[in-house]
Amino acid sequence: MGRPRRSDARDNRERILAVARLAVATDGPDVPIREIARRARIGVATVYRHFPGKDALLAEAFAAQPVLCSAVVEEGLAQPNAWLGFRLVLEELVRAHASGRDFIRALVPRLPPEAGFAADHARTLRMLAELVRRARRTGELRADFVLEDLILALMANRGMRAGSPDDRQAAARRFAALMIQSFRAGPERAPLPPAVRLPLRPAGPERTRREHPLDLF
Amino acid sequence: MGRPRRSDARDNRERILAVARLAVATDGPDVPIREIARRARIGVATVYRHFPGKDALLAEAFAAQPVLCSAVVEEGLAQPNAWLGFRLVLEELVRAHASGRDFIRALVPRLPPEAGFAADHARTLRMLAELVRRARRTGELRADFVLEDLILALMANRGMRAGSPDDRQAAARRFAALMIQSFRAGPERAPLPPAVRLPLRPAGPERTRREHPLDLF
DNA sequence: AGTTAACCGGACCGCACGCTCCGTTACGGT
DNA sequence: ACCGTAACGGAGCGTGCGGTCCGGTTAACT
Repeated sequence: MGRPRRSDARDNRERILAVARLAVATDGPDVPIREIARRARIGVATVYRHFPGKDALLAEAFAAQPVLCSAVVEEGLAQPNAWLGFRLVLEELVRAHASGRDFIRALVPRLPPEAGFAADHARTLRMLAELVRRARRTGELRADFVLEDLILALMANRGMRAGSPDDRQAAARRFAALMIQSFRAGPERAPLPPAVRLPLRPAGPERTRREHPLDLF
Repeated sequence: MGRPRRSDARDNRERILAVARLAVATDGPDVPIREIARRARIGVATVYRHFPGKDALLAEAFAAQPVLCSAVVEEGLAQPNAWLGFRLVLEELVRAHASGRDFIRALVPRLPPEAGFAADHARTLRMLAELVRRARRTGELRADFVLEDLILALMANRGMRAGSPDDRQAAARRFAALMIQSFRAGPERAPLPPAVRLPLRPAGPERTRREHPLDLF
């Protein structure tokens, strides 16, 4: 599945990837291939000519994500101040996951074990564990913190939904700050990022309620 | 769609509801009706004889949920200590959502607006706002807390996944404690509930990785 | 401009799902 | 024990999905 030689084919390939990213971000990973094709103004067959299947398409569309995550963790580990590194990693991972994270949840389990994907995952996990160990040793990260708590935070972050991508970013930022508050050992209370605005009072009566149940129950 | 008069029919109806609750809790709201029928050892038609459709079935299977949530908030509001009430409400809502919350996310948006469902939701929301106001006034809830942050926590809680329901409950409990830590204004650091165990190191090589991506990326 | 093969798009297939039809079964009152 | 009928179960329908096939189209090279 090498890159196409004709210019229109290359254009199409790029457009498919871009549209796929956007579509998944807005409609979730269950968005039909037909819909992606329609938005890219091409036929379905063209999608399948460029990518073996939906899995492969999404995998390539979001290939930057794992690399980004690994890089974030590495960067945090390189920080001389371990607690600062920990905070940075949490903030950046949450930020990265806030857009285009769902896809891989639905994707990774049925991806071929090769491609060194799993290996990278395990390596990043080990780095994270080391970072946690260091941050805990500084005494700024609470002593009863475990690596699983970080995973917990990332899992929780996935639950976040919001209307616009901007709102989602804002929610993720505030959420990260809140989690850092609870992870911190000391009594410091840091100011929080701006509160998120959610449509608690629907603009149009009943309308918002139906499309955004607010997760109350 | 009144209750059936024959004993076997009543038994079946109960079994369908029980199986549906369990199936949704383990396999998510997308579990096929056929699968529910199979696990209940009955035919598909029997399900549709008792319930008009999938939406109605799930709505009735989880009808206790909204009532429970409302009750929890009322109870919290009745607490003389507003901060304690706030904590209780958060803990209990998270606990309630930990099992059988997804269903309504996928369900509520396409439920008939009648049945006073929306009204109950709005009322509970108002009570929550009042509780937040009181808790903030005591000074134990941080001053920059807003109602949206509570919704945020509930949304985040939905992201939680775990193998067994027990693990999920444990995760929810620890998560709630963490969120309370970040919401608290004072410098107190409370001990946390037990850490959750996640399969960071898979027992069978590669096995866990495929079924539980750990949300790292 | 002409040739060619790479490329395109829409009709099409198989499958899984929600839901229904209809012949069969068995509960419950007499 | 008998019978009427509520209840049952599985075959089958329509739909929407992922993925494929084939006849028309067009970019790129001479």
